[in-house]
Amino acid sequence: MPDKTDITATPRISDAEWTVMKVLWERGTSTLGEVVRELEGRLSWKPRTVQSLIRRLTEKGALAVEAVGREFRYTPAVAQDQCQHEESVSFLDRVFNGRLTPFVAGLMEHEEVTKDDLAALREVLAQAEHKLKK
Amino acid sequence: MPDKTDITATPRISDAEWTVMKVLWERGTSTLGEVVRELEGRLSWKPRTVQSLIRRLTEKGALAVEAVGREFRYTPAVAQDQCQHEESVSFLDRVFNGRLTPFVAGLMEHEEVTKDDLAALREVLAQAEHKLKK
DNA sequence: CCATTTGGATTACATGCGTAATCCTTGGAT
DNA sequence: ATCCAAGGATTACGCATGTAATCCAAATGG
Repeated sequence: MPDKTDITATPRISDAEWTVMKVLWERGTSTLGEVVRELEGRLSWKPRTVQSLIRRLTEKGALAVEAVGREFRYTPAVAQDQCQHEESVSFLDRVFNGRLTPFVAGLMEHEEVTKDDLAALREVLAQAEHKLKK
Repeated sequence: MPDKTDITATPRISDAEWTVMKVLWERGTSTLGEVVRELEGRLSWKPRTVQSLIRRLTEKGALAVEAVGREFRYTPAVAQDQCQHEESVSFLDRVFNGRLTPFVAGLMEHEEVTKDDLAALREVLAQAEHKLKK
């Protein structure tokens, strides 16, 4: 029987690496140059910096590599929502002892939430309640 | 005029340091020994490890020190909810491009939320809506 | 054909972090 | 009076991270 604790394990992704992964998840697959051009303007990273991050992500198994001509194409090897979920749980544990409500309440108190957010949240809540009741 | 961007700046607190800060926030103020005894059982940190973390937190201004006899008492010098808020914003930016709703939705999908959570969230939502309308 | 650009491979390098160990002093237990 | 434990000060040490630079080969523009 496979180890339950490992089923969902994704590699640990650092701050800077998240920036790169988000580009790749959005584009599906990219070469180094594509990522560099996508990021320039937004960030002032040198191309070698992006390359380093991509290399580390490849080493830790977050990206798959495929040679295309003399270049490589990089493709996410881990699902975005899974990585997000693991980060979410670890963040909530670390900062809020795993409690979601104080987190949301804190954001609201600091006026970080718009009317639209509230509507969307209400919708999400309703669906969750529906699912629980079922 | 003070720099607006600095008004709310709190020191960056690492994973392990959060564990210590949470003890201090809860107890209000403590000596090294008190923190060590509070943590033993839960963690297998050596006393010197706790001391290192406390020292670093003091150096970065997260704790205030006061000599009491030949010992020190350590007291949080930053507010918990402020640190939590900064972590929250930086987490949301990094992982969810600042969007709260996908974060909450993700947790719900993974069944991470209980009935009680839902009720509490609903309450928080209602209050936020009330405040916005005002 | 030659210079420039691009990308891979290798190397760098300061900081921060997790996790202590050592050394020394002093107050308390025996 | 002595010895131990607790706590401060200093030091350690490997790994991760942010941020590249160097070196080299191939493709591309002129």
